[in-house]
Amino acid sequence: MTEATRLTLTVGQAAEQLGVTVRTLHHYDEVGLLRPSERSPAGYRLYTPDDLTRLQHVVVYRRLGLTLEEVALLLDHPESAVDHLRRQRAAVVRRLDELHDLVAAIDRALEREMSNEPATPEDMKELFGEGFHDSQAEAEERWGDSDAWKQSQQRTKGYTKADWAEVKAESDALHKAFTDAIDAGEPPTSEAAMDAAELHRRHIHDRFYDCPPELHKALGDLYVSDPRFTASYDEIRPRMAQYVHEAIHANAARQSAS
Amino acid sequence: MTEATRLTLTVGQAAEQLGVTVRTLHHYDEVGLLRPSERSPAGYRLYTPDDLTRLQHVVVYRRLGLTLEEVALLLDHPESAVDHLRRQRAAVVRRLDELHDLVAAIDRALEREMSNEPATPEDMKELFGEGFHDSQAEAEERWGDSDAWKQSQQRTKGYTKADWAEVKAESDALHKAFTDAIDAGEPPTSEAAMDAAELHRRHIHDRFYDCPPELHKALGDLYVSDPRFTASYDEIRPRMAQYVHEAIHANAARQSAS
DNA sequence: GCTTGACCCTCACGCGGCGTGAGGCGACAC
DNA sequence: GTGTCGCCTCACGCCGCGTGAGGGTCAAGC
Repeated sequence: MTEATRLTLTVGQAAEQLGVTVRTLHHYDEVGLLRPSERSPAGYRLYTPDDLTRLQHVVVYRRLGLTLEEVALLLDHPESAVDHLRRQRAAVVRRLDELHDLVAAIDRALEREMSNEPATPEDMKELFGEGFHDSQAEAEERWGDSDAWKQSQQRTKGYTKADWAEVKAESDALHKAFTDAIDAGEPPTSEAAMDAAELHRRHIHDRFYDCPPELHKALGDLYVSDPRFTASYDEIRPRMAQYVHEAIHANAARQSAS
Repeated sequence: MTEATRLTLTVGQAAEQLGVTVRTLHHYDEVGLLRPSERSPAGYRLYTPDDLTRLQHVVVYRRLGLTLEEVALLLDHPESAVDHLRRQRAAVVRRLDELHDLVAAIDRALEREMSNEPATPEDMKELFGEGFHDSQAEAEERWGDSDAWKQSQQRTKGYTKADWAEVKAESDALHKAFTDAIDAGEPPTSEAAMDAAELHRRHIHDRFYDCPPELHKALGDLYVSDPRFTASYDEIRPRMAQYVHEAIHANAARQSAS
């Protein structure tokens, strides 16, 4: 036996050294990611120091979240390593953001559960934010048999172009009321924000359907739960949907308190 | 069409509403997590509003990272929701921490790659601190910039086959010195064992790098701390690594005492 | 030399959470 | 009647291994 031969390790030893299981090494051998360069006469896998070095790289890249295929690519084309790492970094950061949101969502879910309010679909959507298409159908599902929906359909049916222009003017005005409050650094619970919310409620009430504070709150919920509404508000100012949502709730609380 | 009919959705509709695939709904049906309460005469799945509500919950909990089994538990025992959510929160936060470390690790890897130093095992270990007992790398880390390492590299580079044959012969001889001592029942502190250790030291010293007793002791430590060396010695005689280790220390003590 | 026990080997199935066809009905528009 | 959908039920595939089953190998101790 030469010096080099004496330095080879069996699967179990190699596995222990790098903190993986024997099965994992078998698997890497199977898929060709890391085949030991030697075998004993009895067929035992023998890992040379070079094999171990490669294994080390494999383990590291795996920890970085790469798939085995990606690891193989990297090890066989080391020149593309930077690219890969960059992409991987971006992916991990995205995942981080997702998890942040997740924690926030779980916190909200916890609050709700603890206050014993059974989770309603709206609440769920609040958690959820994304992936809710077709809020129209949802609205119809929720309010399809309500007066509000029918009223709105009834009324707007008869609107003229001039009417719609007025509606748009009002809408713009109340958006401005909100953005002014936002730009002034006012919190959504401020007078200014609540006043804007009240304008909003009356706008709905006058133009579309009877909108008591309770219904208004449900509408506000929709602004954060339905991406279409969220997007349209957030196009005006970042996070404006959330702001409007909170202002509406604050306003509703103020109304009921008075 | 009756009211009820109008309110039920087919798989495709239900899937679209909640942003999942038809296959997913089939799967939930298969595993019993969410079976539609109705079927059309033709066998079509029909999802009622209640089904949709349940589905909504499922989707939300899935986004929170729960397994389907956990989701089922939660939906069927809502009282344990808080517990589940707490545990889930903890898990997510742990994962968050891991990802933070990961990003840091990737950044370091990137720096290294960009400065064109190919990632070495030592760097890898720096990234991952834990579970890395590769003593080869350790040796290099410890002695990588030392004269010993460079010397060894320098000298062995120029060795011919004949030289290596000599090295092997010497190596075999000193192994024999050790095994003779072992087989004779001599303790590692015996003269015979210490002489073998001294032979070993001179072998290293003459063939690889200047090896004073202090360095020799460090090498001896490696023989018990590094499974690869341990294994290679223990292949010759059981517990020989430990034996050699102790003999080396005894010899070093003898040298300094004299 | 024989057993014991710790390794090693090769199959080969299992898991979670679906994706992705294949092959065949049902519903509705033209 | 004839498309073109969408629906149905199998049923296999994927990743990264875990987890046996059934059997060889190897050094230690009797």
